[in-house]
Amino acid sequence: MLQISFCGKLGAGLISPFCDKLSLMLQSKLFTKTLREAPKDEEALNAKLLLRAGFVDKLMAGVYTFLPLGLRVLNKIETVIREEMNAIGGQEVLMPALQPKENWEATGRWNSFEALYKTTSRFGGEYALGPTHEEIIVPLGKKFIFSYKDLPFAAYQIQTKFRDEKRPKGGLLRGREFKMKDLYSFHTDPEDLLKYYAKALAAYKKIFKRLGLKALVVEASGGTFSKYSHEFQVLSPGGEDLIYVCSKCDFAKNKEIVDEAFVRAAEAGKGSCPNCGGKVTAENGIEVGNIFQLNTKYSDPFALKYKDEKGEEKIVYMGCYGIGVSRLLGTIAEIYNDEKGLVWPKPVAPFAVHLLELNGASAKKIYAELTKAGIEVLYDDRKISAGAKLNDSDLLGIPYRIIVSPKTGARVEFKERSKKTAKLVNPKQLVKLVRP
RNA sequence: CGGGCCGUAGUAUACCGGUAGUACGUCUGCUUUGGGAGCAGAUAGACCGAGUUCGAUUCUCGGCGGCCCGACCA
Repeated sequence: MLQISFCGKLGAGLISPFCDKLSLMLQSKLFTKTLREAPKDEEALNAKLLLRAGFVDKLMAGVYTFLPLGLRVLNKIETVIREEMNAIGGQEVLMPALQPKENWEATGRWNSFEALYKTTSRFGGEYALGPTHEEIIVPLGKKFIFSYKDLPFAAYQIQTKFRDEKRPKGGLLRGREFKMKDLYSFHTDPEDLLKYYAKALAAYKKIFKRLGLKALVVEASGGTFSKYSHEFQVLSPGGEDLIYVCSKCDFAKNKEIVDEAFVRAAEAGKGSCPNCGGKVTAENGIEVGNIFQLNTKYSDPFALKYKDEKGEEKIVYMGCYGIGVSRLLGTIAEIYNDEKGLVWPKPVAPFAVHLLELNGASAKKIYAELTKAGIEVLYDDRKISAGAKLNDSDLLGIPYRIIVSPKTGARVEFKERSKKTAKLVNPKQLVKLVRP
């Protein structure tokens, strides 16, 4: 096990129990291990990096354990998502992953949802493992929605989903078990839904921007949902979707919904944008979010209705809004890296500072100082060679690195892509420098 | 789900129808320490099953598992 003492605030703002007293700070060893080489059967860049750096462990195809480092990043991603969902009135709930067959029969998806995991109780009951939660939230809504006075509202959760994918691939990008944020909104009419949909779309843009990602808003097919749907695509060679992107304006369209003539023109290098005439090229994209105007698709089968001002019974209009949380972890790893390892953007980095003591020096004082100031520090106090520590640190990709050696004192490095700037600082300046 | 490639210590690999070897890791000890240190010792491995064979990790078949391409992706 990689023996690194650590201490820091967890993503949700909780203090790690190891940090309550300074005397206990050095007691905990980080539960992970770095690998010099990536396992040979990994092809996806995000999987190679996250496995090598010890952020995740693979249990089986498409199913991963999040080790402390990976979980910290995941928690930070979730914090950003929660803040933005709360800001548009989303109320957090947690629905069951184990779901009765009846709910899925009501919408016809017990048989039509191919990737639905089905399981049987030893007493004969049949259940689904939730791949999405329309079948749960709509009946739930029936218990609370009676009048126009109860509308609109929106509820979301961040939860582990299960989909029996034919072929998991791309490391964390397509798994059989994954973490997802799903928000559901409820409205009296299509106009109100549309208004909220626009709000949610804006919130999504904010989320991806805060996570350091450039996400394109792409018109999407919506599959079996309504045609009113948008995807959020992050361009990356590791993505499995093909997106036609205009070089001039913000036009972007998924290959799934463009016609053949368009594809041929684009492939011949003669694609032109229907909006501005700019050149259109095909790019690989990772779908990190997808929003839908469901309208009455799910309120109909469950008869989710309300009484309007005149006492007339009306059907509820709905929207649903998904973000692949664990997929985002993979996406960020896929994009933010250099030849030596990961390079986390500050808002999602597992720690703010990687503190290394070299050549028998002690960084205990600096560690205590930073920790007291509330800065998240990963402290490498292993008694090993300098090169091994530096290489591990390059691989982990924590934004700031503080190196303490007997000769040079404390030196701060800031890792940004492949650029590195380093300076010597007075230990007392550290807190100021590192603090966001 | 169709097609392809592949399963040897924790990781990466070698050889072989007849005692499975190397590197890194890990553990012990000593010496080291600004870019994956040295010495000494130790630890740890043939996916499962059947068949062929005197003998199978090696060959054959089946299963299971992994990766890639395609299809699918609510």
